Amino acid sequence: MSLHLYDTASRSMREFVPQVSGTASIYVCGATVQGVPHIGHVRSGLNFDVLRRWLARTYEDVRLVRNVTDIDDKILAKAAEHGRPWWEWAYAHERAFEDAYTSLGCLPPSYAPRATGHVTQMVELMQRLVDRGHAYAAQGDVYFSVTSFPEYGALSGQRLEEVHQGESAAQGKRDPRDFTLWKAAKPGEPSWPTPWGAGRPGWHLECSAMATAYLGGTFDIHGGGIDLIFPHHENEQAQSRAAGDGFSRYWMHNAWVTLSGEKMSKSLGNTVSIPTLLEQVRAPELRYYLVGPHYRSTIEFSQEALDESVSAYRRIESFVRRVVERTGAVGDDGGFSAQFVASMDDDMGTPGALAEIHKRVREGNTALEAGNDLGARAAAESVRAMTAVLGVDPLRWHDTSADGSGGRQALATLVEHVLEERVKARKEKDFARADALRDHLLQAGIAVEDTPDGPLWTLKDD
RNA sequence: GGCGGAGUGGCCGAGUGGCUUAGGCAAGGGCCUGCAAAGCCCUGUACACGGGUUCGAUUCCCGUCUCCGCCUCCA
Repeated sequence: MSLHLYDTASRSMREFVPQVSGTASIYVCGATVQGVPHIGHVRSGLNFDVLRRWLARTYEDVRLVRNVTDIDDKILAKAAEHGRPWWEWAYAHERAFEDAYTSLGCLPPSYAPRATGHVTQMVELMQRLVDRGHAYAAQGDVYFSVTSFPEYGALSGQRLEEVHQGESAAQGKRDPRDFTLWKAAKPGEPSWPTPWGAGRPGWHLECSAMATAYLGGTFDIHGGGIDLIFPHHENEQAQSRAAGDGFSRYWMHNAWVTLSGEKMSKSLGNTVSIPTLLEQVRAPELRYYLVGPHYRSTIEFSQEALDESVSAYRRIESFVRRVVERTGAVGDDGGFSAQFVASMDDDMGTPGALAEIHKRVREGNTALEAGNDLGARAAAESVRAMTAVLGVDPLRWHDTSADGSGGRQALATLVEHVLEERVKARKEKDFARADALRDHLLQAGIAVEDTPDGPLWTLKDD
């Protein structure tokens, strides 16, 4: 079976066939940089990072564009509230999002365009829409005429009669269901010149402009959170298609991270921030937690479930480390098992993929137990390859965190010295001393395990 | 009101018309171990409720209950 993805627009599983063979293009709705990221935001980034990694296995060239919406009502309001320039506010939060993505191991996107840098493309798009009779200007605002586009509502399954844009009633609208492409400048607000007067972008326009600027009029996959289906993505699709572009061929939407049954949101104030969590668990552990459930299933955030992910991830990690300890460096180019591939091809079935990884870990542990080093190495290489697809390859994370700093080296030297003492004590059956040494290390946050190959130490929470 | 999603074993979380007790975590037993940890083997409890279709349904259909999301800024 080849890769099949659930397409929101058709509400069905569709085989993924890229527009251009050998290439896959993805546009992900990134952040409106008005506040700090929480784990819900990051889940979206993570899900599409995994998709991208999986696509990269098949397609030579995978392009992922993740936008930054750095101008909108909320940004202006929040910045004003804090007495800061809007651009400083936006940029500070853009960096916070970048840091969150990076710290959780998201590969950098091919490009991360900012809305404010693409006004030219927006004006051009609006001009096309006006020329074709799908948009009109009124008192400096520019609106999209929903009734001019028969397909409107197709993506989200909304009926035109039932639609409310939720935008404040604007006097210039010919129809209350029309949505705003461009907002006339208000005193004290940033603005850019256009043929219809100075102003700033409405919410939806920037994504259409940027997606087509970098991925072309028609591209493969458009992703984002499930809440964006309406109105955001509906409107993006409407304005792009009405302008004559094919726009996205597949639509993918990830589900929420909820807290106490409610979605996490800034307005509810029930968010869990990334830096806070990373004080408690390591990055790959958090990533494992967020990437493990299927992307279309809601994650009800809980401490217990997070702790379980930590244990599960460490099981994989300690297996790989044991193999390295016993047999030397392990590559990451082992094969994927057929079941792993089948799971991933089935709409990114990460749960099935993880089950397969654990199966290989168990086989590898068994081989280790039996002294079958070759078998253990093969399993470890395969585990590395498969975990890498999910972005949780233990050695990759280990390497980056260990980064060969002098402090790390010094620590290793000291710990190994103590371990030698302990080995000596154990040989002499002086178990009291051996245990005391182990306890001492544990107090310093260093766990020691005895294996047939000698003691193995781990720095906890590094 | 319109549109959509979900209710699975102690917990998290997949999945399927029977043949498949996913996987993880936790629990119990065993092996290993000076001890501990890790690992390996074995074990248990399940598909919200009520109907229907079927030789057979957790999986399909209908209804009920409960929960959640979008339609307002939102990943």
